[in-house]
Amino acid sequence: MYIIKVLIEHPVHSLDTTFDYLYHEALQVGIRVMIPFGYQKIIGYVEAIEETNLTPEQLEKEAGFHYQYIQAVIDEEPLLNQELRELALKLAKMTMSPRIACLQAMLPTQLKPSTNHSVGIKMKTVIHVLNDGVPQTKKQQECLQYLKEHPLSQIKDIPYTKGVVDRLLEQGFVEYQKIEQYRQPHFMNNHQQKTITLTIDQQKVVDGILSKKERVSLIHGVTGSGKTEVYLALASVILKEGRTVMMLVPEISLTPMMVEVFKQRFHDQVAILHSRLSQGEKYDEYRRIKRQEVKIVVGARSAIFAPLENIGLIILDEEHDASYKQDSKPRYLTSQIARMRAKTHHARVVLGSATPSLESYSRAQKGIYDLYVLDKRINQKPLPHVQIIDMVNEMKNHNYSLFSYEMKKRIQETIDRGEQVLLLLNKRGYATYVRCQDCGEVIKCPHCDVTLTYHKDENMLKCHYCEHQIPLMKQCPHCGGKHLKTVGMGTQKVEEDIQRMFHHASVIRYDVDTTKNKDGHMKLLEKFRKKEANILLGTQMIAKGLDFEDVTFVGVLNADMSLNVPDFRASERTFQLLCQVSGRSGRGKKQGTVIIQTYNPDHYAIESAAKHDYQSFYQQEMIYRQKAQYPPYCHMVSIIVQSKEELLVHQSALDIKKYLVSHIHQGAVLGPAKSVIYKMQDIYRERILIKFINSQEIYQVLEVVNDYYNKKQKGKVTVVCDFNPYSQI
DNA sequence: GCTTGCCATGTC
DNA sequence: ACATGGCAAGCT
Repeated sequence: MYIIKVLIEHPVHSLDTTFDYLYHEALQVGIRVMIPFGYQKIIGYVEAIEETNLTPEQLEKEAGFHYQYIQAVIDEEPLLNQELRELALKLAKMTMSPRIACLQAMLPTQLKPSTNHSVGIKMKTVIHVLNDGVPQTKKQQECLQYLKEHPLSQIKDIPYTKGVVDRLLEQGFVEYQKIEQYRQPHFMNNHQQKTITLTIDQQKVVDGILSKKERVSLIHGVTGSGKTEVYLALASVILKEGRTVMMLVPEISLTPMMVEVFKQRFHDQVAILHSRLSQGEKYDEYRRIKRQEVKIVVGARSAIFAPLENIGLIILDEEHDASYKQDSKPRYLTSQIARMRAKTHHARVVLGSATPSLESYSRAQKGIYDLYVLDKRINQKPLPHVQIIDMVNEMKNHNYSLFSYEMKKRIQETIDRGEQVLLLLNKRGYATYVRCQDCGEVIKCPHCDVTLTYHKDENMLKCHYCEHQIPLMKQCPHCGGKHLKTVGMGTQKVEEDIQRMFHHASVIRYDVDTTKNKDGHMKLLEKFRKKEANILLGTQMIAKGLDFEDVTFVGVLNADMSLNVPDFRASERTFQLLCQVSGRSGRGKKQGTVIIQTYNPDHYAIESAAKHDYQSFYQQEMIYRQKAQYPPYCHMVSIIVQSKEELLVHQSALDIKKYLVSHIHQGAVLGPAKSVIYKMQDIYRERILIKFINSQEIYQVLEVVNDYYNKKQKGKVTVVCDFNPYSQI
């Protein structure tokens, strides 16, 4: 007899222990099993096994609980090899997440130990009618009649209450029966050379990286300097050595080029993993990797866990991008995982960016990483000329519109030349909301601490943080006044304004709303590429990866929006965004220009971006980071205290702060402060921030807090620890 | 008798 | 996480 130690599929701290089941033969660690768990039948993950000579009765006496048996074995082979299993455990410790959450994060949906999607076996409890007698009450008779007409109904589907059914059970008219439900997944698949010659600069980078082993290299290359060719060249060499390559990108749907390029170069040796694949496709790609049928994996964040063997190279393109941080459990930073995997595989890591994160660049400065620079565009074109427009001046000249005079002029000129325009509306805080002219009340979401956004096409008010939506009311819900006014400027409104303001303008709006349906991105971009429109108006989404020959003018309508955010990375984000979007101008044969509108024309993030001067930005930002003690001068962890009960959140946050202050002897403990969005989906949140140097002490202390709130005193208050936080939610 | 809603409990 | 069982309050 074997005792199988199983992790339960539910990713909560209170269940982050193994549960013991019995099985007649030994099972392999790392396979999934079906198990009874209380009133549920769920999937578990085998973490360990022990052989025993004792009988079940003896075991139960010793343990003090009743053992259940494993009902079915799902996998023949372990899902994850030893490297990834060990990595999962480390990840759980690092991010303070339940182990099962880490395993789930590593696997494609189909293979996740969770009943929702995997094998598709579901148990349901149904009611079975036993005999034909007549119950005492009328309700009971009706209920029995219903059950006869609807055999094997589930309890929740019966239009009679528990009380009635219970009486019938007591009297022996019916009994419970458990049956299984099955479901089937679906599959799909489809697939389809070019030699590259490198410039001298590119070749130098390739040679440099290959001359050293097991190093982390940072390539600082301006937009259009040809980082992709360097990646391809490196990948070919590594493949020739008989090793494999991992190519990570921020978001595949926004950077389809990288996928195409790798497919063209390496054909069916490439597996693609990204969020827009169907579950079946993802599963298929995963199996190809696992069977070692591919040598290269191209994918977003979670592809870092791909079961590649013998990895020789891990590349993170656009390494500064915030999407490399996962903002749900386990809250990991991809570059950190990349370094860990590279270490076990003795592989190289290559980070590439036009605007490296301060963390990476400072490491390169210190010599922890090797730095390589590509400062010329391959088409020999200079970077576009960037002009800053001071919007305060515009106001002094009585121009209160969103467009400065210069911006208007340039847009019209560009259209008239038959070329195309890209307009960036930094949307954050720029949505259209509704205010009562009589009492000043702003219409807010009843579940979240944010204003509702007005969507004109549907005449609805929608919350962007939960599902809540209501039709626009006629009267103010606060004072009953009838003078409600929409305020602010969303992409929808700007789109209308543009159509009116410019001659021969045709606009494509590119934001979350217009691209959410399947292939929305592609369709709109294709339209723009075919020049069916001459202005592409969008949010941050347009800053990435777009490559249109005829775009010669890029306008940033409000550069400040991302600057005025209470986040220490605000300047860095703004700089990156402006550099990125500027790089979209003049990618073809014609010279491009850029206009940035701002209320802070002297801010170094904006000035440096306009001059394409990373060094200058880096120097000034590092001074700020040092003064204010932010990364890379320290580490940070954000502790989010949350509950449906407002008072409890505050009291617990104070308690935690007190505990932290008395147990931590370094850095600083800040807060608690209300979260930027204090209430979200009826849950209140407060944040405590710790800045620290030595992580060992921090982990020890936080584990106590985590255990107390998430394991022992379960329920009312939960605590989330977010190391290297990238968002202020 | 029956319904409805809320909360505490245990899961090998 | 989730189903369950118990309990109180209100309705018929």
